[in-house]
Amino acid sequence: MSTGRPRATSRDTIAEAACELFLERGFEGTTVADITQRAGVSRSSFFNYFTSKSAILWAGLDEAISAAEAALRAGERVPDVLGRLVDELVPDSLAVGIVHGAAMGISAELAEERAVRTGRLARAVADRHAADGMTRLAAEARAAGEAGAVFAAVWAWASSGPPRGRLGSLLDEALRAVDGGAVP
Amino acid sequence: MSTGRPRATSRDTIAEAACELFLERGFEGTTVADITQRAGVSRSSFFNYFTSKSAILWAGLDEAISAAEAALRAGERVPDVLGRLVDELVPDSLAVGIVHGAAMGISAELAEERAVRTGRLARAVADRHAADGMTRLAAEARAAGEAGAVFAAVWAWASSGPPRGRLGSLLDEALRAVDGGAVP
DNA sequence: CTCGATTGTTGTACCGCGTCCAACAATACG
DNA sequence: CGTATTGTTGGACGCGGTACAACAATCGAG
Repeated sequence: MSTGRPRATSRDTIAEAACELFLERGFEGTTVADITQRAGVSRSSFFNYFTSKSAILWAGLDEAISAAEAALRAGERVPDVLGRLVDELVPDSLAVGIVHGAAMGISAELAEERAVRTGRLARAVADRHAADGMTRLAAEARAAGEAGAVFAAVWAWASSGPPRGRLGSLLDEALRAVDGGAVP
Repeated sequence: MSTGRPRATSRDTIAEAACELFLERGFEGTTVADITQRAGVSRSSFFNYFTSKSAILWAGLDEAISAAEAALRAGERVPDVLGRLVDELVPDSLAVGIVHGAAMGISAELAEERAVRTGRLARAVADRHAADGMTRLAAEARAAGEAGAVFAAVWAWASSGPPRGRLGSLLDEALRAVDGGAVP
């Protein structure tokens, strides 16, 4: 199982150095070279641990989304998948980014990345709805609301200082808001 | 009003050359240098006409979204703004991209850009809802659904070959789907 | 201990997007 | 005529990301 040269660093080491720098100089103001220099590794090595600079913040959530995509493709029901998504979520570095977003000067950058993830999740949900017989139009519209509810809940959760409530109940509230527009 | 050197090219000239190349080699397979070469201008000039390569496709929609943002900030009601957004929309190059998305090999690229725009619109809508007294959580969730409905309608409209129906009625249908999930 | 096989690390070269800037060209106006 | 204004161009640069070949450190087999 363990042959070959042992790793000289770790994702956490790099992520830690990166988050420090993000708080000091902002996200855009920090280059990959800066990160690797502080972490004490070469720039090449960085890409052995993260596929991109933004992946430092989003790796955890991206994994959870991938799992949700797979579950949806496998035919699981939408509410169940979304519930599990937020339950299994470990926001790690991302929570730091959300909370200090303004300080890190990445509110805009963060909003954009959030939108991309919302879109990814929405697409998977929409495919599920469509497979269940919904119109493509209706499926995409509803999916956008449901995916948006997930991220609204995650953001609200991260933004509220500890002790934080259950993420699951925030999600329920958000999902009710999507439906309940006509019935306030 | 008109002093100084006259323009030697136009946005349309560049956009036309670009769309040709997108169809030939795909979006990612086309570099800015390729575009300017075919259009007969320098690479520097490109950025006097478009802020980025993707702006070629999205300029029209981005303008419409900016107008919607302003209207929302000015206090206009959400349904009115969304209705006007799709009414005033001239999809121009974007429609080409949507229709030939697969051929251009930009389905993924297109989905991502779409998500970013959906997020931008959703944010503006959410701010409006929040200003109207909604919880931040509820405002973001509902806004995501409404913004998603807009884009679902635009995509459905572009994807359906001519003669296309009214975009406005597609939007209404999509918005009903957001609400009506519980009442099919 | 030595020899591969395997895995991690590093430097370097490269590409494309986007920014910046200084030089130059073409028009209108006084 | 100059002169101000606006457009065009080329070049240099920084950054993110990819590709790859060279090198280092470990393990197991003989």
